[in-house]
Amino acid sequence: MESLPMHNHIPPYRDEHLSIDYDQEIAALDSERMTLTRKEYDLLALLVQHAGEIIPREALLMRVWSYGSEIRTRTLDVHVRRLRKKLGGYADQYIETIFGIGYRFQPFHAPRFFQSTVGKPVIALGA
Amino acid sequence: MESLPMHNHIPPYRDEHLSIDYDQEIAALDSERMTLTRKEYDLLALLVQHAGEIIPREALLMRVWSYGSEIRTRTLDVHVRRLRKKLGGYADQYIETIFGIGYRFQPFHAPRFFQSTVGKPVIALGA
DNA sequence: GTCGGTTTTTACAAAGTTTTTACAAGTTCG
DNA sequence: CGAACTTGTAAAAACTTTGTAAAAACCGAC
Repeated sequence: MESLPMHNHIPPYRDEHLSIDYDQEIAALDSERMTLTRKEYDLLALLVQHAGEIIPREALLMRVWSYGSEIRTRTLDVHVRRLRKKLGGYADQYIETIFGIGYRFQPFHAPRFFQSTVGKPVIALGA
Repeated sequence: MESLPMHNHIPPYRDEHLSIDYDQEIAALDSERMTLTRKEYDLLALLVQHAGEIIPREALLMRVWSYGSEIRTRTLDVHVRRLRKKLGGYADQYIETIFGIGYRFQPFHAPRFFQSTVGKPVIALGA
């Protein structure tokens, strides 16, 4: 009867506190719906879809903002900050800063030994 | 599948305050019949028939006005406003604005989040 | 053609979102 | 330590979308 814009189905994410339904574009933290702006959602979705992987700043700027590598901006940092704020106390658990490279989302109970980037995947996110 | 629909009967909508009989094209608020113009009714009916789903502006303009995506108009906003006015105090409960995307009708006691059930909940973006 | 109601446009106002700015704080490595 | 560089942050600016009132345009019935 009706067809509203459909994306290809990506299985929802869920851990102890956070869940994301990519089809409906809903994120919920401890069963409360998060109200995210578009950019905030896009950023979170990209990070979570690559949970455990480091995503370089450049890749984030490219994918979420369609910025080329020549653009200098702090908007990514600002958005990460706002996302962290909305993730409340779990923020540091979830969104890691990889100094000099980018960010990484970690599922809630991800085993974390020490912060080393050695041997961890740094993904490229081809166009 | 189903039997071939000659007249497709759409089951009436009803919640604590609002009811709509699609066959007779009658809407009632707290048992009082609402006097809606054609466009107002079409808009309300479309929204209510997709209760819980976000309907993008474009889809509304396409379905109710037969406008293509190139047309720039504020008539949708004006109609939403008039609908809200006729929904009285329940307006904000019923018709949500999803910033940058469109509108969503929520049944009166709508569950707020997607949880276990496969319902038809929706986005959180905007607002 | 005129009337009464409906719909659309116009022209801003208001609200929401994103980006920039300017600097503080943190990290790396000599 | 300290210079060079990266990230964090608050606040302002810039930008975008939605809300609203009023006027204009439209339309069918008389």
